[in-house]
Amino acid sequence: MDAIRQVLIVEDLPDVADWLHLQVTQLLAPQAIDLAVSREEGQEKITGKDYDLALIDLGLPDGSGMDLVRPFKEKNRHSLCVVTTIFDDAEHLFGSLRAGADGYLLKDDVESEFSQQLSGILAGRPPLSSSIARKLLEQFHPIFGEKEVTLTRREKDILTLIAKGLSVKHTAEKLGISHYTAASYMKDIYAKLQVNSRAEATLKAIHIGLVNPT
Amino acid sequence: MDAIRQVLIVEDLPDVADWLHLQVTQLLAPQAIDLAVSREEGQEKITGKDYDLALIDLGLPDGSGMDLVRPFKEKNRHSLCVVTTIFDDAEHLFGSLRAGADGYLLKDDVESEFSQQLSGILAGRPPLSSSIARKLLEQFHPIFGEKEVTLTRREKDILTLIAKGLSVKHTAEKLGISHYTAASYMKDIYAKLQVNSRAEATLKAIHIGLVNPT
DNA sequence: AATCCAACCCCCTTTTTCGGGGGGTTGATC
DNA sequence: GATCAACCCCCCGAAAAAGGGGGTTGGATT
Repeated sequence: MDAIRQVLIVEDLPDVADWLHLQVTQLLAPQAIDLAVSREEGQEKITGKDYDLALIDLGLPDGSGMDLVRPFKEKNRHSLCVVTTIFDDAEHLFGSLRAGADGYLLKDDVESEFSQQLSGILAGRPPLSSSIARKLLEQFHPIFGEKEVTLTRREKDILTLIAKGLSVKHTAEKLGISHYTAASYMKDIYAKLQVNSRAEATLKAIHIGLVNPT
Repeated sequence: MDAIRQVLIVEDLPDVADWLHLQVTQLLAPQAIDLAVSREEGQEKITGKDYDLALIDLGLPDGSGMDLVRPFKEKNRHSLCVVTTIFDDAEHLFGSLRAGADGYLLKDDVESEFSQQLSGILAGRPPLSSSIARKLLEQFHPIFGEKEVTLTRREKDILTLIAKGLSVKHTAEKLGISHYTAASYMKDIYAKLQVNSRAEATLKAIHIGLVNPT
């Protein structure tokens, strides 16, 4: 990671802003720290100047800081955009990540934890609060109650292609089998996965890890 | 996090096993550490005894340690299963996570990094190497090249339900509109998303964040 | 030897979807 | 008061999917 020179903090509460300012100064020693106290001011600062790091609060008086993440990353692809918030729920987290956030820190972490994560930036470590990292991992974990579905090699082949959007006919052609056969496999797959639409089958395929939604 | 009492290390290379043993002893001070040098021995140990923590190598002589993750977690739901490997690729990572891994450490990290992550377990922090955490985040990041697709509120409503597996008719009923209308929206959605199957539309819906593949 | 399973193939009917058309109403912005 | 986006409704025909049915073969297990 390059040195952090220009930092933007978007935070409406003065006390918290001060505290963040202090943390950043102590841990990252940047050349300058700008402060924005609203979504709109944040947008202006982002447009007007390039930053190496942004700390963005989500609960702003005139909207969500989430809306700033994408513009920031679009303008400064290789800078870091870290969400600093008290929202510990999946919606805010994954919304921010989908917008392009490079880190997610909870402001009600103990200070040592927060500091450690923030300073880890210099070593190229994405800043993530413990509970956030756990949520991230959980996203991939299997549901253990579920009886494991075992598809045969061929069934997986078919489902993989179907989930990617191919028709049964094209799938059959690609695998060099009759479309009757492919359709037959689809029946088995539907039965095994307990679904009755391509959409559901696709969800399952992703869940099993046959295709990635990228 | 409770104290770590019983630890299992699955690692075929004696040198590495020794090193891991040392790390665990120093950082977590457990009551006992068991060692398995193969997939099969790992399976036996898992079956025979309960552990609070498992460190599992992936590249074992008689198979992949990945196959041990799920059995371990199934037996000991609240213990931690950490993959320790040199494989820094998405396939091994996400495969392990889908199996239920609670952490993923690269053995070729610098020792201080490895130690820090390992000891973080006591504080309830999931052990993740930097590059692994980045991969995790990247999984959710948008593709910035892509022109942002803007679906209308109604289009999102329809797509959300369709992606969950509902038919057009059911979707229409649920939203209290004619099935003609719903079908009409679907056409617009297909055009906007540049897809031509439910499967693809579902992938996009996940990508956009309308539904989660859980 | 019997049985199981995966993998493969074929046929049929009904329903749904896909991709074209054609309309129309609101409500905000200009 | 025109224009636009969002919303809503209708119809058609070709294609595909859903969900039944019926099989053969070869390898592994028992």
